[in-house]
Amino acid sequence: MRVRMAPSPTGYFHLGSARTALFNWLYARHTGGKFILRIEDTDRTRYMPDSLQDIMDSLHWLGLDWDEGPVVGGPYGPYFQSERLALYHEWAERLLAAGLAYRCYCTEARLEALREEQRARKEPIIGYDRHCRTLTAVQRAELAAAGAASVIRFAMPLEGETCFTDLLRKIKPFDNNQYRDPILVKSDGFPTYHFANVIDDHFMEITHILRGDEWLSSVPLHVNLYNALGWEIPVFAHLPLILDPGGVGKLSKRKKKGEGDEDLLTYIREYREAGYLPEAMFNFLAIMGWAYSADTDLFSRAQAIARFDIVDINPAAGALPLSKLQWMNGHYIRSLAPADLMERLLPFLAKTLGQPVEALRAHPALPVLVPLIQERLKTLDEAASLIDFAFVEALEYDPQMLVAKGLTPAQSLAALTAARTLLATLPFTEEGLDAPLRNLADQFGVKVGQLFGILRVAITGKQVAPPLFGSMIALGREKTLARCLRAEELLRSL
RNA sequence: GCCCCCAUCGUCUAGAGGACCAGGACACAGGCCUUUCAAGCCUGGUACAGGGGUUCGAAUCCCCUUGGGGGCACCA
Repeated sequence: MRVRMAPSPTGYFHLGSARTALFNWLYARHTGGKFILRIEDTDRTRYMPDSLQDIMDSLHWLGLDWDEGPVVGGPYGPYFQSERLALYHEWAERLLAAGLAYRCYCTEARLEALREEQRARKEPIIGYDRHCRTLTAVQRAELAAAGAASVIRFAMPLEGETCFTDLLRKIKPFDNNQYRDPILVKSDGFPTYHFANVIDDHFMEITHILRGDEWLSSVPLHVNLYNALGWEIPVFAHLPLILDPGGVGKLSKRKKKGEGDEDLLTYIREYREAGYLPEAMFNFLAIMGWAYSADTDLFSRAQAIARFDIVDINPAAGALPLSKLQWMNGHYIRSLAPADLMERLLPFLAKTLGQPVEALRAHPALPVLVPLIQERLKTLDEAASLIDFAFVEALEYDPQMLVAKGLTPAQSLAALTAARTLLATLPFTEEGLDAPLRNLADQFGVKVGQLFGILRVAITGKQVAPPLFGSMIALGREKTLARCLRAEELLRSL
């Protein structure tokens, strides 16, 4: 089995592309076949220099390694279409010679005007009128002699229908007259997708084409091309599109707002930057349109490889289940070894806290804090806001937060002072702090929650924070006492 | 507008004629636990789009309707 992922370097690697790549990769790994990466860089007007690197980085990040393609090479190269122009021209000439293709001299302006006219007249079929298909030899010679720019078009059959099969769907025959002669080679000499794709898939001996559903309606063109070229037709499987979270519209078509008020992330790099784990993304991508089993959503790469099969893919387009990704990412974060999590957190913390990675890695508070926030994280970028209190000199917070619910400022102050006095003598360990502080609350006639709440604000400046004792231990006795003192001042000023 | 694809809880899905008064997960609601927030555990509600067939029997097959999606470029 030979499958391929054929992105065009016109933008960053998209979530939907990643899912397509994943299914291709899974199929190759499941069958022991080859996964090929081919770069379809035939549109020099939309070319984006960064995007090749982004595509490769994203695939690497997801763990989708390719057996042939950029960097690794392979026996069917080159793997950039821009380096295969001679091959396309050779076959275009053959089609021309066989009368299966023809040169078209129509200008883009004429084509545009034609479509506009057709739309105005509400014609059912919009597209090229095959004006140049019937040019006489003399006319052609004149046009060529005048140096008129031309494209090469494929001469689609004028009647009849084209049948093909798809592994996931029941396809009705398509009427050939529904199609207008497509361009094979553009006037700049570059091939169009349809042409380059067919040629490359053939010469790279691709056996299965797994690609997005948006290609389904162009299959008849491809089939006719394969036939004209006399080549064997590969197996098709058109993957369901991922719709935006609301379930309306193709995800790639628009950048919409997500469930909350946040921007909907559409590129793999954005998910990486937002603190999603590659393990979680891999798993998440796989459950959109495919299921490991009837009662499991969580599975490893190896498990997915073992079970994956094209025919099990659900053909129905579906909305992007973002809340499931959140949950799944949290799950994978929780399953990490704390040291591993800390290492992954470092770049995120460095960025937000404005400190060098090395300094953070050596910081004694981090190994204490990381296990405490591990089960509280949905994404890695949330960590900083949970533990920043341990990395800043002074806390900023509303003094009113120091007044415990049900207590007066004076009562809160008294409790805090007593706690601070006690803290000065206690060993800074979980066991050392726990019982004495609870007893103190009892002695004072305040609820444990009230006392701990006051301390939490004094220590972290927040009402929601990691567990109190761990936070104090991470801070250290000296800073803990200083912050209590500062909080007492604030309470007195109320 | 024309052509094509698709259709199970709010969402992602399991289901390939009887094992389904439809299973799992997320989300949601309630409860437990609890120093906040989480996590964890328990409980709960909600779905076969509608209508016709075929069949002893249909979520599963066929048709129509409706709904959603995609395509109709010198973009891929």
